[in-house]
Amino acid sequence: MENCQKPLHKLPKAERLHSHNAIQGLFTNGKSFYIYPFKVIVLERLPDSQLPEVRILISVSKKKIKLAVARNRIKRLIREGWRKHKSPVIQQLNFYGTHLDIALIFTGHDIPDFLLIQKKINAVIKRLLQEYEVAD
RNA sequence: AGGUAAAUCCGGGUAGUCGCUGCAUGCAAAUGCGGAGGAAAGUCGGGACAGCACAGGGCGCCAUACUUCCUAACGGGAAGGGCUUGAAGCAGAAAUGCAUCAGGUACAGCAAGUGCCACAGAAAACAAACCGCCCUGCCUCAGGGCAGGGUAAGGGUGAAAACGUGAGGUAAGAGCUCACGCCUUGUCCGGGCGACCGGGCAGGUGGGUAAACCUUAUGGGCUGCAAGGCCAAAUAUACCGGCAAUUCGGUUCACCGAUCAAGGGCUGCCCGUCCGGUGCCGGUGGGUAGGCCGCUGGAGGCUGGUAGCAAUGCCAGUCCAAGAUAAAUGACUGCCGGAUCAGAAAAAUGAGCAUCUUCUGAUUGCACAGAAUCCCGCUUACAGGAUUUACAAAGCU
RNA sequence: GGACCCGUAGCAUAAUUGGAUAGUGCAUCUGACUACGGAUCAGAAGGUUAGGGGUUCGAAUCCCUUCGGGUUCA
Repeated sequence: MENCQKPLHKLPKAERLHSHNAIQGLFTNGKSFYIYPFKVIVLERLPDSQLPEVRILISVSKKKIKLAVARNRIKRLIREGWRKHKSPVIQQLNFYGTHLDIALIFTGHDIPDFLLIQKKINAVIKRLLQEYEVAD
């Protein structure tokens, strides 16, 4: 546990979803569920040694949040929350041998507290773990 | 002390842990250094830069519009001029003028032409007579009426009524004449680089509107970093080469030649109709996903000197200060600072409250806001703080 | 990031080249009709013409500026 603790809290660019095609594929083929204030879209992929176990896309709508400063802050908070709490998902995916693309779409109307974000991201992660236990 | 307004500047700091991003070093792991703003915003002007177009000229279209200067350029800035609003003052019978202070000003030309000026009003611009005023003629006992003419002083209308005030003049009136004054055209003299100012002479076509068409002057080619350039997977396609297949011809019967879109069958021809026009490999071309360049050292910052009223220029020294791309510059915690609230103490005062200073406690991450090719400006948003200038004046009971 | 367009009652849509009370339909409210409701009839209310400033005697219209919404360009 202690050995793998350190690298798990990083979030390099490879673990962020930024390819236009991959995003299109995620939105057209992915399954979605909703835990306020997140809409979550998930797509299973075949394992590929070039790509990481899970890729994350964080989105905050310009329609919901007008100010660029507020959007940036929300995205940073969500990213921070995911970075801190993502390790169980990766462990499980390694165990079952599948990979995932995930989109976290924020649908609230104002800047949330960091504690709330952490709580909700944990809820999302719990749901993900359940889904993929059942699936296998 | 403090208040209000304007201008300029700042607009949280620090330590730790965990991250993101660029560069450097390193085989790697990693380490070191750098990492949002005054508006990064709006995209309103102007450039740099890039591509396309381009003999030269005219028309058209768009923009700008007091002067001089600054600037790479601008619809920006500085200084100045005119006009205008308000205040109190002086001169004058009044119109109006003078100087002062505080603002505002898209401020070329309606005296080049055209258009428009609703409703009201007689009339909204080569004039014009509704009421009124005056003259003449006729009718009538009279009051008065009718007809012709003169008249823009008065009434009324309107945002605006043919320059204003006073006097003369006249039947009544009128810039009809005169005095003073405003506006304006031409010209001369003086001052100023100039806008313009002061004065003289001769005039007058004397309503507004050009953010109405327009005229004059000046400027402008168009499009924008998603510009533009380079590399380039997969798939499809065009061309070239090879092989195979197809079709046709020749014959020594398994070979040769031709053919890659001609064509072939029903039929000899036309019409009609049917069939066929391929597959694999390699290369080339444009070119998609994706990547790289453009991409940050520049009309650059800071300090000092110097010219100028100033905007700003010049000189010297010194520094290098983000470069992301589904888009980095963050999260958490502690301490300091700030803000708000509560309490206490002290000072000024005759006393209390408010204010201010200090201390204690609580609350609050704490103004507006996030680079996207880069600059200059404008506009808009902004908690709080600092400095300077100007103003009023020592709060309430 | 660049370029461009639009904004009128709750909704939709007019207002000729600036001209006076900003019109119309649906919806809303009140009354009549009806046992009640609908439909119908009569009447009323509802507008900072997106906000602010300017030009003009006069602005929904012209000009500047701010805000909101939308379109488009690889």
